[in-house]
Amino acid sequence: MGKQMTEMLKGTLEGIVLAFLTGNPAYGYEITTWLRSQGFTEIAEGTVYALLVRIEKNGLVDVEKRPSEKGPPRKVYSLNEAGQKYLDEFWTTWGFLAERLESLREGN
Amino acid sequence: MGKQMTEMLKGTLEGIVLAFLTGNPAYGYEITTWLRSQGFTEIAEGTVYALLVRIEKNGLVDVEKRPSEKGPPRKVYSLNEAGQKYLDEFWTTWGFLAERLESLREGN
DNA sequence: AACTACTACTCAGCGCTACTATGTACTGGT
DNA sequence: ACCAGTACATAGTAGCGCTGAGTAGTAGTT
Repeated sequence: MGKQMTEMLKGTLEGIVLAFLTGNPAYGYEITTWLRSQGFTEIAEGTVYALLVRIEKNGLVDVEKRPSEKGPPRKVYSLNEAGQKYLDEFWTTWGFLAERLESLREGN
Repeated sequence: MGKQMTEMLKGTLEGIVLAFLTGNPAYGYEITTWLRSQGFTEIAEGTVYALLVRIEKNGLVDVEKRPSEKGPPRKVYSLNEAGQKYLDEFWTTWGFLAERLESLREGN
């Protein structure tokens, strides 16, 4: 992964995953696959699982274990109320930053 | 500073400063003041100086020492060719990420 | 039965960046 | 003398994504 992208994902990857989870419960492997399909081809599996552990620990998601047809049981994550609130704050922060950067890109 | 903003600035603050430096040589204190005026009110002085040390070490800027009317001498940073190229890559990376996030915000 | 591939999750250790907290030093006003 | 403003520096900390490796279950092939 490019170094710039790695650094830029800090803080944003979490928001991306939470946004994906909105009204769309999913499990780790599924999320990784989806990220890759979105162009984040080099995101490491370990990164996603670590992120999921973190947001669970922070109480942003609810978890349910479900058997899988092929492979070990899945841990299905769904956004809860705290997660939704946190995601709202994420969009506010992102909005501010994106606005500043766009105005910079167009030469103030 | 909000935790989300702190994390999101990783990778982007560098780009913000380099963009500011485009055709506009500046010194640390000046950059800090400008950042605050742009709404980044809580960015620590130490953060900016550390960043400047880093981009100098990475050869992205040229430095010139100039006496100040009020206070210690200033270190004036200007973007060099390597810095311009690095900034171009930054905008590419940012563009990709911003596009993904905007499409997520509008519900895919 | 042994193999390969895909599915699915876990974890220790590392590198990088921003923050905290503090210190140094020069100028000018009271 | 004292304080505010200007200007730069740095050691230590926290947090996040990456690396690299491992564990396990299912299914198809040989």
